[in-house]
Amino acid sequence: MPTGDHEQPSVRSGPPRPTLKTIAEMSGLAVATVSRALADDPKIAEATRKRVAEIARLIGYEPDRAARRLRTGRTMVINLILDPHFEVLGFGNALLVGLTGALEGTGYNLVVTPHFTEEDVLPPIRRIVTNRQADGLIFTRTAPFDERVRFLMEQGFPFVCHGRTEFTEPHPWVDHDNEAFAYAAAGRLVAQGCQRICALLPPESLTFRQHLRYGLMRAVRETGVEFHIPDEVTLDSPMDRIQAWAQAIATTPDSPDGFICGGEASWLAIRNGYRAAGQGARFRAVAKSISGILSQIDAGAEVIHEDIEEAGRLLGDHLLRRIAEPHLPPPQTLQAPVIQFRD
Amino acid sequence: MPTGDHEQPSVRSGPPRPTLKTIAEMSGLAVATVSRALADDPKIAEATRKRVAEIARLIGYEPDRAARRLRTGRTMVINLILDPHFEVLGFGNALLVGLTGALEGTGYNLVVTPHFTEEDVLPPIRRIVTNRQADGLIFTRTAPFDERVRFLMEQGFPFVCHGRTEFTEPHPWVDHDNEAFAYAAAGRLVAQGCQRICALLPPESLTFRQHLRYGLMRAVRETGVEFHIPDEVTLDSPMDRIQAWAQAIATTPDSPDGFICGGEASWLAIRNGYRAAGQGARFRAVAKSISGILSQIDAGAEVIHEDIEEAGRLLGDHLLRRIAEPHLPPPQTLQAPVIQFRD
DNA sequence: ACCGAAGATTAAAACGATTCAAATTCCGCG
DNA sequence: CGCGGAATTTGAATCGTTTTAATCTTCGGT
Repeated sequence: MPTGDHEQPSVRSGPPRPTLKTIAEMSGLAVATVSRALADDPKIAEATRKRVAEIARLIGYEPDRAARRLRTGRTMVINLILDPHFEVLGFGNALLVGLTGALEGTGYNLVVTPHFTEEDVLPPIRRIVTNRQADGLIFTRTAPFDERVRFLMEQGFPFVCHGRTEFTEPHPWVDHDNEAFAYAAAGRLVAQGCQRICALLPPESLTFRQHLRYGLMRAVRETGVEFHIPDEVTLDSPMDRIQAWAQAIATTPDSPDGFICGGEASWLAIRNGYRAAGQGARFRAVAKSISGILSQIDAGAEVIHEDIEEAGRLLGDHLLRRIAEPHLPPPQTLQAPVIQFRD
Repeated sequence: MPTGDHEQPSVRSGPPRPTLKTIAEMSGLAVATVSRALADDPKIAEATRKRVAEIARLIGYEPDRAARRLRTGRTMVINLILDPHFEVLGFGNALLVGLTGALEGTGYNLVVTPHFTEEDVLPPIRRIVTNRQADGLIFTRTAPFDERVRFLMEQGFPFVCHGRTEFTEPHPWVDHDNEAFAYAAAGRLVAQGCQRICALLPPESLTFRQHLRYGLMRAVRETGVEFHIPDEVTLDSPMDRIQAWAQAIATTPDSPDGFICGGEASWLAIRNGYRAAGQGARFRAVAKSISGILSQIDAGAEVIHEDIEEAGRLLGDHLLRRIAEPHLPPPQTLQAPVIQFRD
């Protein structure tokens, strides 16, 4: 009991955080005035605004988010819902980078809610909306009649999704032009002499399966090439299942001689399957590239790039615009594939 | 102007969110009583507590986070700072999965703050601490005398970092036993007949560079094998630079015949460099595996696995414990490498 | 019947910001 | 000299919760 330093209820103490009251006392103004001055309210004299701003800067004042939120109902939070399981390699990261860029300097915070699609997709969103946990929502893996979109439109809650729906009512989205991707991929394979093209697509539950299919079908119509769409496996299947399937199919009489891979993992799995079947040399494919790793794995890999970082930026921009001006028509952007064939 | 439904200032309306007041009115109790009842305060009669809980459940009451936070100062937020640029493939995702698991059902929310290490690492942390944006902090890429650690210890702010420091004062951390990793990797290479081992390490600024080096040196002492640690490239170098370096080194007289790769990307880059130099057959390496992709790329790849998902879980657990019981000695965990050599 | 002590409930004051309505100051002009 | 109104500033209420310090009941004991 020498130096009685037992007076620390919470460890962290230090000087108390400056509040409006602090500034009010320092400047001799009322709290209300300070508040308006910082908001650059023209009803406050120019000189006062300057003085207040100066003091605020000096003592490093930052408004308390909780207080502001309680009063105004605005959270200054954008919520991104991500599925760390299903998202392809690097997808989440790239999206984060883009989004961060878009939100930079806007005062908006990014909250990432991981959610595993195996579980119901609606509850976490319902929680965020009814509990006012965020001012806007971003999610991926959109379905043709996505219940999240329906719910959020009903609630009038700002959101942007990655991927389109088939609802008639327009809503904000950012999507990759998967129709163009599949068309270009198929065209490339045909040009290389492929006779029978196999496309590995996402499950029925995702809208972009149809887009890919349309693109493929357009190429099929124009070139008359044979095609196949397996229903044993999808882009969401675990890699070992895809590989096993590919291995099995590789030696059948009508085995495909060209693949359209909707993702990098599936390219790898199919390649491995063909190799395991001793048909490695016959493996030919065009894949959608996200992280760019395929070209590292196999310098000869043919890929079409989807710019996810840009998608993140667009999602952020669209959402901010949506929050600021809800009455405007919903912003929608279709991203063109970046074709990177070696010629 | 038939049905005058022009009374919707904000688009979103619906029934007002239930608050303590709602329950108070329904039950005829005072707000204070309801608050205590929900907190299971023994000063409130058992019967009352039951009744209040029932009503709350019925109307789906959820306490307002902002209000609670304003009053108590607790944010119920854990902040994870991630660098989406430098983090190796799948690292961020795996960490998220683990962390989410640890936080599940605790009432804590996870906020991910992306931060690019090119910029100063301290400001975002300072903001979070002084602005009380979170109750606890998790970050990665720890330095020997990490300024973030120093700052957070000074402030008495709860945190756990991924990686250790060289400070004498103990603090919470979770780390992979990189010494053991490097030792095992070197041993494996020597057993396979390698004469000159090259280890690609992280930059000086990261603590685990030393750990890896120690492991390597221990193996060197025990076996007498030659070794080399390049200083032109590190694990953080862009892949093409690593590849160019590897290509150059591949044909020198004393070129290494075995590599220890601290990450998956570097394995790939060095492999490509050797291939480009026409020395593909001479490439032999043991790599640290995170996502497990290397075994997919090359079935023969030798890897030692680091379980990042588990690391995320541990980080979460440790942080929660740290927040709840700051007086206990700081929780620290060293994760053992998972050796997966084919025998 | 009254005292006092539990036992149960509640009024009221925070937390820090915004905002409506009201008050104050300042001018120019009749 | 005083009045009207514009220009500024401010008091007070509010958001939903927690918590301190009462207040109100009840009841056993004498």
